[in-house]
Amino acid sequence: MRIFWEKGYEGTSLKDLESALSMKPGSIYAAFKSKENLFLLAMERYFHNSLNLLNDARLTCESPMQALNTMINSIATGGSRDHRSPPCFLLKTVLTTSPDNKTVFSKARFYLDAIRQEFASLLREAVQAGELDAETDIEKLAMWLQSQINALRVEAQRDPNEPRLSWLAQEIITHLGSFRS
Amino acid sequence: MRIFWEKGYEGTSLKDLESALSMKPGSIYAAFKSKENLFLLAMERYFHNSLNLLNDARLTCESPMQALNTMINSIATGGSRDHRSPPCFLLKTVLTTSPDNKTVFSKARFYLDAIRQEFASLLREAVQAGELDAETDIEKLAMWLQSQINALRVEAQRDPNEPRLSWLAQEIITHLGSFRS
DNA sequence: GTGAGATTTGAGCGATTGCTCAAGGTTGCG
DNA sequence: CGCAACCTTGAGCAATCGCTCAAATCTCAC
Repeated sequence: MRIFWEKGYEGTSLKDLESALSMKPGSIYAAFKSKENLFLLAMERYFHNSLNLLNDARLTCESPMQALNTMINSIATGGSRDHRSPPCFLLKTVLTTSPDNKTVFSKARFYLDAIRQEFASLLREAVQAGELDAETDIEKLAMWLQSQINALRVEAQRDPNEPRLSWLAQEIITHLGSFRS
Repeated sequence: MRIFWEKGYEGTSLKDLESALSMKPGSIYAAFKSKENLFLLAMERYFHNSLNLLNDARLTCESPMQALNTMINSIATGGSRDHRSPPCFLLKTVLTTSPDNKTVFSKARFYLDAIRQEFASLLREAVQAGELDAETDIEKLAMWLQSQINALRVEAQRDPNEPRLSWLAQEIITHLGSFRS
């Protein structure tokens, strides 16, 4: 997953996978039937990881909006210590792979949609908790939120300057707060 | 440029370039010395096109902020008629090409920085015209603006749903307006 | 220890990659 | 027209691509 995430589908060669998996080509094709299929599995794993991260944040924090705040801030501050992850694997896939590889392309879009739905239900919870205006257009706000998070992660890769990123994150949170009832 | 823009560096083969340029490999290598060099030229052309678009908008509109508004809205409404362009070539390049291809990678970053500087000077002009608060942190706002525009263009590729995109564009413009003096 | 079944191995497949260069075409000047 | 200077051509190079498969190796019940 990591290799595909960093280098993309076409940028990753079988040699890369061999050394990353410590497997010879034969074993790779016995375990996963093709490079494409392995890529699809990597996306699936990434997808579930993302959902887990979101759920963990929700369970750790007291309110849905607080969960979002800490999530957004953790992107800005680098998340996992010194090793900063590339931007969203699914986003990179949608942007990178030519749409004539329909299997990969549409699966990436599907997962992105699913994550957006997860954001939506978190926002709905926030409405119920009175943290957001009851008349908020959840669908639109979820889309907005997802695109903002993606933009932040992209910016974090372009220039991992902590204060700037934190300011950006704060802008997102503040703007999100402006929908508060 | 178009081919590289759509399919990325590694996703574009010499065959693609041959048919796009209507040139045989020999001529391609006589005119541009390598695939990498041709890619760099494509990026340079894209960069200058972008600057021209920005300057044209500025000259057509009455004020700097109006120029920004029309630019942002034109991204949402599809810009050039029916054919929607992929997201920013430079952004895609930074996200796609592995950083071990340092020439390509750093040149893409350089151009992105240069465009951000162009945004910054447009914003400075807006301050002088009294359209923005004199105490605005131009550098930060330029970064914010660029990341917002990129996010909008990415979203436009993910789902080219006009009303949604226009709403997104309006959010950007409104938020930009909140910096008004 | 032995043999059957499962797994791993890596040489090497045909195809494609980015790229080269001798050969042939074109152009413009006298 | 002849000749020199340029440009285009495309077969084909070495390297790499994703991938296969017979043979070697491992695993484990008896």
